[in-house]
Amino acid sequence: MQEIKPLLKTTIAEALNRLGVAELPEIIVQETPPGKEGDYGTPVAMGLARVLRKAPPLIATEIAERLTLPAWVRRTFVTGGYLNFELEPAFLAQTASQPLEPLTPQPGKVLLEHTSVNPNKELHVGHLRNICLGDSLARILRFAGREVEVMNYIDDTGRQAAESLYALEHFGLGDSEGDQKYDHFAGEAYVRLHQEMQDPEKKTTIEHGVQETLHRLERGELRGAVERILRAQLETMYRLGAEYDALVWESDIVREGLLEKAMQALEGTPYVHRPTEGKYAGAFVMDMSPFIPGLEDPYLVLIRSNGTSTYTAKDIALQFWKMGLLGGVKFKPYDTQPSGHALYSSAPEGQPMGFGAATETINVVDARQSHALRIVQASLEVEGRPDLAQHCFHLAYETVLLEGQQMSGRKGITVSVDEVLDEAVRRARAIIAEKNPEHPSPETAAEAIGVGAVRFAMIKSEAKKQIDFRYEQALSFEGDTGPYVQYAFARACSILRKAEEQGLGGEAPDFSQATAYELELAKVLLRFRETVQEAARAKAPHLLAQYLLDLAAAWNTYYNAKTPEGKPATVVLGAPEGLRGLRLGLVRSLQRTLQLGLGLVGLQAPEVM
RNA sequence: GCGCCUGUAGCUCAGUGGAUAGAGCGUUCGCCUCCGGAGCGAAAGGCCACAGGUUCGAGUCCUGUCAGGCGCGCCA
Repeated sequence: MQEIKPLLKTTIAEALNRLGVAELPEIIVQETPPGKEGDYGTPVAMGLARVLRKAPPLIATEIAERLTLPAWVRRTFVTGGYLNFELEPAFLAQTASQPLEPLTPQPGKVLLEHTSVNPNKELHVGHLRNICLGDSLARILRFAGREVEVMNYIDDTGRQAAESLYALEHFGLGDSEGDQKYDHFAGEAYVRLHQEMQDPEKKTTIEHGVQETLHRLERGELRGAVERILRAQLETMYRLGAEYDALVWESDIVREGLLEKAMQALEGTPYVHRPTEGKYAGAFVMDMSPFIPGLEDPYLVLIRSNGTSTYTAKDIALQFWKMGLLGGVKFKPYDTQPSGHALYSSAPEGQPMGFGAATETINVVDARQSHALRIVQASLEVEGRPDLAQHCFHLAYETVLLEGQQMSGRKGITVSVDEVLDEAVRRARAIIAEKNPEHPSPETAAEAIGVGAVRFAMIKSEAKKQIDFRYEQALSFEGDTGPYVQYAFARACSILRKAEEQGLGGEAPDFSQATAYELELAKVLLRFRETVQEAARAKAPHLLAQYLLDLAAAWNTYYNAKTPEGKPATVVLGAPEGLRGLRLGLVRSLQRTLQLGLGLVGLQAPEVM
């Protein structure tokens, strides 16, 4: 499937040269609006009106006269200031029927971090958006030719992990083997601990225990206990379709001395100090004012006066490692993920591997932490590497409300991802039982559809828009939803299956028989490639999700099209020979494109629903 | 106080400076003797928050105002 717009742009540029236009303007080629004549058009003449001191229609005509048209352009015409192109229908149909060529590999390596959930309780819907966004973006970037390394950061030395582990011990639950998923089990202990901390007397004891647990965590003594929670969380992530290349544990970053090395590196710059008096006496601080203007207080504490490091310091060390300023983390194989792809984990007993040292990083983190990430980015400038800072991207997403309310772990206003997925699959199962009782594998399909609905709901809007998670909306299977796209795919599969049964699979297409109905579908198909590239460039998976809705809608419209007399206009299998071959070819292309596109946003494509 | 983000149909949202601002949900009315009705068609519903500006052209860019969300610790 080649791209038509770039070819037209080149053709127009040549004509402009012949016209004597010295400085070529940006040439925009767009589809003509529905109902308008022609297939593609350009407004380039309007921008040239002032330079050439002529009326736009006249300029458009002069450009048209100097075009060296490819054989597949049937005619050009001027309307308003626009120069429009009408293409040979056979060419459009044929181009849209051809398989997509792979996109060209791009240099450099992207390190994309997402998920990074505290290993202390089950995932809730707030984590959903992060995982779906990050995983979809990774898939899109890879398809667009980027080398991508997906990393999930495990904060195993944080207070949250310590509280859960201490709670399990404190309540004597450490070794219990309930039938409950272990992350939920640990989460309940965590919540119970917080309830008990309401009591000031108990709080002192608990605080003591948590501190002690924190130290044991830092020494790496409780790794097994953390892993048990992590493994349970990974089940949920896998169920969502998310996979990773490497888990990086905070305790390993610290143990490998990356924190010290990062601080030493910064110490060599003029921007870090150890004040001996004043507010920051005894602390290790960094002056951010040259890099972030308008700060009230330019100083940022990296090491507290009591010797402990701040979160920012650890984040800076991690970022330095990601961009190759620090080495030394070792890895070992950790898991085989559902797709068969190996997952590695940092580990003291591991081997040096090629992770890290990326030319570009993407951190999928909610927008509330924009300031913190800005500081991490600026620390690269402090270190004298503005070139690296420039390739440090924060994919910021707004928070997820739950039925209009701000979520809160402590107040119990939250819903777990497992719970949401179970409910979605339950609903999908019920609909399959109702609509397709003969379904050959209802369980597999229900899983694909239920999970797909949730995942699609998480990525169909722009990341910077706050979204409200509502059951009725996120678990809907009608309208602008994942199952709508999946349904369009299943429908195409159904036709292709029947074609094979009837021995029509090899019928040759006669592209000259293409009708206006085919052309509408073909033009949407031809947008796929540029859409993926734009989604990758803008790091915006929602662009692809929106396109898939467009493509599915175009296909459904085509499928239901009727002649003015009300007769079916676009029957595939019952069409005359040649036209049938053409239609089968288009349906095959549509089916492939939907499958590919669904895969890029992390949805399965069930052949039967 | 300073900074970032958002404001488009009753609701939820699309909309690389270009042609008549589009979907879904909801409402009303139609469409399976056509390959899957989780679908399709039609109707109704818009001072694109407001005011200036830039431009041949602004929902889109700039400035200001208003409204909402979030951030600005030797917390994690």
